Amino acid sequence: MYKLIKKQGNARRAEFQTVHGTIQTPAFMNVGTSAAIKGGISSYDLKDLKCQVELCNTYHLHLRPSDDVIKDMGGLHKFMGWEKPILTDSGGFQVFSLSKLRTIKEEGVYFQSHIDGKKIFMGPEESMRIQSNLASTIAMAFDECIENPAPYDYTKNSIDRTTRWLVRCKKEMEKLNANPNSINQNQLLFGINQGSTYKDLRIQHMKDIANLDLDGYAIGGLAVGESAREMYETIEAVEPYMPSDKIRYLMGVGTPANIIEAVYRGVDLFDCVMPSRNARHGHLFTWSGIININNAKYERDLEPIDNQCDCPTCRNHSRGYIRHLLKAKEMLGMRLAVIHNLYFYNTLMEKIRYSLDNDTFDQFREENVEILSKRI
RNA sequence: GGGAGAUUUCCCGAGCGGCCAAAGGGGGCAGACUGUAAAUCUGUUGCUUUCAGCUUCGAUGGUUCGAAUCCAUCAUCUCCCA
Repeated sequence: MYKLIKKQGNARRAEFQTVHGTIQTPAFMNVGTSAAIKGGISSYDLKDLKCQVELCNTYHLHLRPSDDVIKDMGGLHKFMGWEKPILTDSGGFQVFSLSKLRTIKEEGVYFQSHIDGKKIFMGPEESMRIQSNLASTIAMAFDECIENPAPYDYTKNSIDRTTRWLVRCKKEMEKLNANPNSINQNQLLFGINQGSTYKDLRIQHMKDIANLDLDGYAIGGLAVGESAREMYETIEAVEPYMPSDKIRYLMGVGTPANIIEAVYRGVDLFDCVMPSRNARHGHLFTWSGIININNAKYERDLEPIDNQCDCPTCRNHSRGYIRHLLKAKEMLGMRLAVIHNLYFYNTLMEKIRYSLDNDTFDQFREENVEILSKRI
């Protein structure tokens, strides 16, 4: 349940109540695709990282270890040892990212497993059943994340199919939630808006799905190659058509600047692989800009990654040490780097919330958007 | 003491007369990464005044139009026989 606390312009400060606890928004979801955040981060670490929600993936967990196993293990929360909310992505992104290994049909998508080549079918019903077995807090509708650029006609056909799939998702979810064998009978369902960068299609699709009265609405299919400007314009175009009493989730976004700009345009929820993946590659976020800890200039640097940061990594270790660990491919290097970046992202959201609470968000945005994108 | 083999650019290692500033790894340097097929991928890695020139393949000297590649001597290392 979405409870608006405060607004500044289009930016919204709210709470989202779930059976696994309340999420303070705007919030960033920490991505643990295969029931783990890459880089050796455990659920107990996430508590120190101010993580509110973890995101896992339907397609990946279905392949391994399988949703049956996870259901028998008591659902994802027990499986991972994480009590707070979990959002599962539907597999719709894999329609995009694994495009070479799949065929789209009206009934759903035929994948060839990226692990062993096995043929896998996933349609709206399958995705909902898998997510019900995983027993996440929030299930995402099964959609097609359209590649960019995409022809207009293709996009039009695709969003209409995504709408039909959404209706099937909703129906299946209602069935599953009514089933006493379901671990989480209160599983929430979010719909996903598509339409590439065509504003008319985005709006049309948003209108089509808005009246389905879902638990939340996501904007998908962005940050897939279009410019930041196009992304912002797309959000601005659809935002007026998103139900204002429902949580809004911008999928897969983004850089700290992207997040601030999207909050400014009315988005509540984010997720992105960037803080964890980039951390593993030595690309670290600081309050003064972005550093690449692999650079030779940090070899003998005794300073923490960011002296304005009080994350476990910055409280204990120097740049020179982390650079060494990453260079030596010691797993501790990745772990420390990921801890820092996730803490940074979760702190960024905390600061955004704080600024909204204090009506200083516009100022926060002005002061930070540029600096956080700068490479130093 | 006698015999066989080796010595290549930061490292390992290919090359066996011109297409060699020299394959391929590794390492170094730098870049990319946005609902994670990503512990991945890309570029670069002798010097310079870079549509070219110069200096490199243990050392020196030779053969040749032309040598990392052939010959001689020396140096170092490895193995085998005494």
